[in-house]
Amino acid sequence: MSQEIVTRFAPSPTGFLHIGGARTALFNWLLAEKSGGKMLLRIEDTDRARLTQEAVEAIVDGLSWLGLSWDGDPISQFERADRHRQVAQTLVDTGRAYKCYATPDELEDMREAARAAGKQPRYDGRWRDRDPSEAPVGVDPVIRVKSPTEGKTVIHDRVQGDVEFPNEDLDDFIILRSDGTPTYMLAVVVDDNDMGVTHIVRGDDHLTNAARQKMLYDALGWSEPIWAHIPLIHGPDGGKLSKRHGALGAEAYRAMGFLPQALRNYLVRLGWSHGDHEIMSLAQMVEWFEIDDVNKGASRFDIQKLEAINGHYIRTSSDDELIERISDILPVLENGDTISAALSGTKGVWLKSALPALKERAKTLVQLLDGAGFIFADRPLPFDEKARALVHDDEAQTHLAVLRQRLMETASWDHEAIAGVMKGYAEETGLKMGKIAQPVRASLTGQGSSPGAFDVLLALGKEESLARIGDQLEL
RNA sequence: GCUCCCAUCGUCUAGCGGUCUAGGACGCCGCCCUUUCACGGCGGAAACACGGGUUCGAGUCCCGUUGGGAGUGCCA
Repeated sequence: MSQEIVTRFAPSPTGFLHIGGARTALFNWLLAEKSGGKMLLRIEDTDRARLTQEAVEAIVDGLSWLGLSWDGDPISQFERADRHRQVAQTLVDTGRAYKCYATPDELEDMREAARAAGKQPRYDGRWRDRDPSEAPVGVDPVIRVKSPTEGKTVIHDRVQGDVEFPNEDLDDFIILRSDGTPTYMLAVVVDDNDMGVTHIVRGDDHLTNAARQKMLYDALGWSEPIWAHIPLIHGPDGGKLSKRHGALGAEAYRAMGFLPQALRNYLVRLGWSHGDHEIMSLAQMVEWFEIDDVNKGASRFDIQKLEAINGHYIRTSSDDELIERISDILPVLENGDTISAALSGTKGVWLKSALPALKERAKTLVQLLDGAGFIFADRPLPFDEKARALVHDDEAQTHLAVLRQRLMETASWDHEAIAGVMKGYAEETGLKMGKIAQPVRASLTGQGSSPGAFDVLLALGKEESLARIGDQLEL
């Protein structure tokens, strides 16, 4: 009868689900999912009553988009303040915490002094053993924990291994602010305990916090959870993830045309792997994932690899799913309205028939839509330079005229018939297929680089195809 | 400054003392396929940060150096 695994994802409501958070959530989800346990969602809004509904929504939407579900309603840490206060009081009552009346200025001086002495900046414990009767009047105290002054605290971490911290560097940190609100350090411990969290999987920027939190667990007589501090994701330059790349929210990646399964697949391979498997389904991730296998080193965000994986998923997605995903992001795209309107009519049919050819050459849905520009553009088509050169050439004009005439006469409009016409003409003239197919393709799309002529001819249908070729004939 | 963590191709990684003249993927280069662009196929360049140990034997274990990163708040 093993205990059920309970993990939690506890983001602060910053307004979006950034890439690092998304991976943390994914790992938490995977760990819970694979054991049949649950993942809880808690919003760390201790300090920010200004927490906005939109911020929570952005997180919830991001997780949902990525296909990561959680159990129960999101829990607001802020709303549990009473319980946090109560626990803080218990700590004071049992002598494991005390009131401190030190002023901000005093604190600043302490830090200065410590730094000057080459020591870890820390509170000196000046109110630790003082009698409450010495308290200055009119000053609201904070509550600090009494942490051990000697020995060391060791965290047995599933990813980082055993990590030791000298207790003398862990000072009596604040658990309740002078205004009576709990600090993060207290709130996490109380909430994780109350929520029955068994495994804490979070970024390794919290590793030092784990030591402080363990002290709280000890002081409270609670058993500590299993820790797993996963490495952070860095920017391409090895530094902090900047706005330019990964610090964007999940919704930004969605708007850029990334598929959720692609982002998921990319993220899971950052810091974790299963042999040489690059592409894996959700089911495989669940089956293969082991928190102990997570690497300790940070990894860099590489958008090119993300794009490569996304391209793979676009290619292997069904046309229907692609249409659905495209519709999903249309509202947030610049020309989305136009495309959206066009989609319901003939152009929607064209898009669908051209999809097999289109998806071979797109790394993102946005690129796919760009490539499909010839479908949505009104005639006469806007031509790019390369297409213009291909079509507006005496020789090409001659071929186009003949080809158009012959295509017009073909009874059936299928691949075989079209190919027959083109190949027949190529043989007659002794020209290479490319020489005659390229102008056709260009006249149909207005693009120098686009799907092959057959594909486009088929996708647009006979009438539209002939009209487009006609538009380009300088007769 | 102090505490802690990390270190294999440019990037993500495999490697858990001998099978490593270090494997895969992205990117890059070349060739093939081809109707352009892609897709696909084939091939190539490309790494164990450095220095000491331990060991018969080290990418794999230990120490140091260097280089990254995190923490050091009445933020989370």
